[in-house]
Amino acid sequence: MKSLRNPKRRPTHPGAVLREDVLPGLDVSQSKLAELMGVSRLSVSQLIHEHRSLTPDMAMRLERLLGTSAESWLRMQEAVDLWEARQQPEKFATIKRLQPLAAATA
Amino acid sequence: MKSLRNPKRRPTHPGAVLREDVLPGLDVSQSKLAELMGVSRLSVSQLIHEHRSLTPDMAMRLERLLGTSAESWLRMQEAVDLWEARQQPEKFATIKRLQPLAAATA
DNA sequence: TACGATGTAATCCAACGCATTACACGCAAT
DNA sequence: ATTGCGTGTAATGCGTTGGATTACATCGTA
Repeated sequence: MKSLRNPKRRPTHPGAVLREDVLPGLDVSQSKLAELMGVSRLSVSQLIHEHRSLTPDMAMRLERLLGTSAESWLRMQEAVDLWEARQQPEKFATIKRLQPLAAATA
Repeated sequence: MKSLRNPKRRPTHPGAVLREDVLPGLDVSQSKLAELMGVSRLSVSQLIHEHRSLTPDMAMRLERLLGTSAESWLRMQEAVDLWEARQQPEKFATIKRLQPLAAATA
C-alpha cells in the first residue's frame, strides 16, 4: 500500500482546501468573502487558484472569519513550500553531511 | 502553573536554535558554516542574530548539512511569524466570525 | 603585529504579496 | 436581448524582504 503521506505527490495547497472544502459550505461569493476578509477580490481569487502562497496575514484573516486555526492554514503552505524546494535536489546536492562534534566521551 | 506553550512569550526563533544549540556542537566557524551551506557569510550571521527569517531554502540546506528535518526548522519560523501577526490584533479586529451554512438538517 | 572570525552598514537585484484598474466571459433574472 | 453579478486574468505600481557583494571596524590569538 501507499504511505499515507506519499512523498511523491504535491501536498494540498491551502487554496485548494479553501476552494473545495470551505467555500462550498459557505453562503458567500468570492467577492463577498474577500470583503469579509478585508482583502481584495484578486487576493482571494489568486489564492484559491493556487497562484500565490497563503501568508501569515491571510492565515490570521481566515482564522478570524472561519474560526479555523491560523496554524493549520500555514502548515499547509509550509508543506507545499518544502515540497517545491525538494523538487530541485540539484540546488542542494553539493551540501555534504557534517559530522557533529563528538560529545565528551565520558 | 504556566502552560507549556505560553502564548504570551515570543516563540524561539530558528536562528536562536542554530546559535545556541547547534553551532556550539559543531567544530566550524560561522564563515565555514556559510561556505558549507553554500550561502554568504552574511546570510548566516543575519539568521543567527534573528535579523531575517529562516526560508524554505535555508531549511533545506540545514537539513542536508545537519540531517535535521527541514520541516522542524520551518515550523519554528512559522511559529514566530504567527506570533508576530497576533501582536497586531487591530489589523484583524474588524473581521467578524462567519457562520457556516447549516448542513442539510436530515 | 598580522590574521582570522565576526558584527554590521550600504548597495543592488530579484521575487513576491497586495491593491487597483480594466477587460472578457458566462449565466441568470428581467 | 439586455442588464448585472460573479469570476478569471492581465497589467501596473508599490513596498517588503531575502540574498550576494563589498567594505569597514572590532576583537582575540598566534
